[in-house]
Amino acid sequence: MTVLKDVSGGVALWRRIVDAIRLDIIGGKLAEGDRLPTEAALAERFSANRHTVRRALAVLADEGVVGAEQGRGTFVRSARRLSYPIGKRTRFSEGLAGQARMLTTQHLGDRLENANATVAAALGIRAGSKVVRLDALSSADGKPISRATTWLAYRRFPDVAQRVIGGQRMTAVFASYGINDYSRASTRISARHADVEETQLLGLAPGAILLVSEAVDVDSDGVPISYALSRFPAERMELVV
Amino acid sequence: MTVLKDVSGGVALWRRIVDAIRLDIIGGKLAEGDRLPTEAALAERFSANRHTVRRALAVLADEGVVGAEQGRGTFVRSARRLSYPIGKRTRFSEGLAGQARMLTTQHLGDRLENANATVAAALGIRAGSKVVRLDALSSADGKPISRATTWLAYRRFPDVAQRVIGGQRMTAVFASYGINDYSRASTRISARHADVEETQLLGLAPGAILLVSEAVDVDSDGVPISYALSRFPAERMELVV
DNA sequence: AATAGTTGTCTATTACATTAGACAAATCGA
DNA sequence: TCGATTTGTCTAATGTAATAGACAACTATT
Repeated sequence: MTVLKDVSGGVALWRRIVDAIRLDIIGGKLAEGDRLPTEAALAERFSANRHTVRRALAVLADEGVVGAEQGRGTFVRSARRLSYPIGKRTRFSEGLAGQARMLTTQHLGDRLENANATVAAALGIRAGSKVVRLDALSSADGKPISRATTWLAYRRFPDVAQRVIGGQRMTAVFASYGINDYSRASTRISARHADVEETQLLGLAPGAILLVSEAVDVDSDGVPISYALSRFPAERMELVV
Repeated sequence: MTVLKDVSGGVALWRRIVDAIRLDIIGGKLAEGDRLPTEAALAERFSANRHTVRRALAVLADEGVVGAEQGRGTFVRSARRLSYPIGKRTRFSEGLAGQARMLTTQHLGDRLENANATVAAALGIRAGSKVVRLDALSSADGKPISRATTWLAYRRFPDVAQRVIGGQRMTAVFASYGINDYSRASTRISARHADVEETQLLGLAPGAILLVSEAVDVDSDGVPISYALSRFPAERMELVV
């Protein structure tokens, strides 16, 4: 069991306690139904005041991760984190099938943009070329699990936005352009704090950590067809290569 | 350009400004040598006071990311983040070759443990079996870039600790056990805040974000040979699949 | 029924984060 | 050289984080 404290670094102690306890739960040190150490014991472990621990527990209770029962103790309610597989043939919905009952993807908007240097390099086109940008939010069992922005070359996929709004999966949309197979060329993974927009859309506590993946898909000739920037809440998701 | 603010979520505003500006720099919106917006402009962008922005800039200056010059402005000093490739044939030192002048790995310690459920499952052995645990810290050009813990079955690699202390790379150590080829079976990636020990070892500001990778390597027969838990500072590293 | 152990609530105090304003010091161009 | 722009420093006020202690409410065991 790790001990925190020392200096804050701009992250409040109650917040670090939240992260530490959630890590114990997700990491399997505490199983569903287990009783947590008493507030007094946790306060000692984290060299914090009992009130500070209570604030952390209140956050976890709010998230549904733990539940307190007066006189008895505080118990682990739900311990699961989804795994998102990444590989040559990554398909969003297939990968999560079986891990959640209901998977939904909500179209947030689309627009025509001029490719910036990053997007242009990923898609192998000139900077400034027209690209279609799609914004989407995916949820599993009602809880948001990813906020994705996808760019595609306008020249090749001029009306991709309409087809996506039609409710089709990307696999089907690509097929409608005659692309019956595609694969993952590269995935870059980083991590950072969520900003306010992401916090709201993903239903996170401000200051939550995101796993950020930048993925390029290519058709069977190796030509890039899409560049996707996906943001996953680190507390609900992990990526498996 | 993203705007932050709203509620804190336990992460101080100056800290979120640090993360946001660093992201702009690493993400290429600001190149090395570029002048940042003035403190007044940044204060407006983040809906913060100039003093709060100054605190954030002081942290970035301390990290060597930016430098302020009275009367002139604040400039980007160093913008690079290392990329760590992950794939079937992941080799630590090869992957980073060319990105840093000097790569060192420091052995922090080793001990005999009884495998817990996680380690046992990864190595395909019984929980409670004896395993050798190795702790190491890797640095590029003097800056720590990963803190790794590796477990190997004691039965198969009884004196692996001595051989590692001898200064050999894992590739050579495995070869000394007759394993001339091995590959990566799976990699799980998550993210969280650093705890105090990690903060100190990796030379990070408290509250820094870590990319956590759990990797299982297998020999040519597909038998697991090692389970490695590596922690990378998200501000200095990204993972590329 | 009594008691020990646990969570729930209240008040008070101290340290840190943030805002606010004013002015000094350095740089650059007109 | 002047004036506008920018970073550096100081003082002060306010709100949130964290500590501290006391006691109520509830649970389980003896």
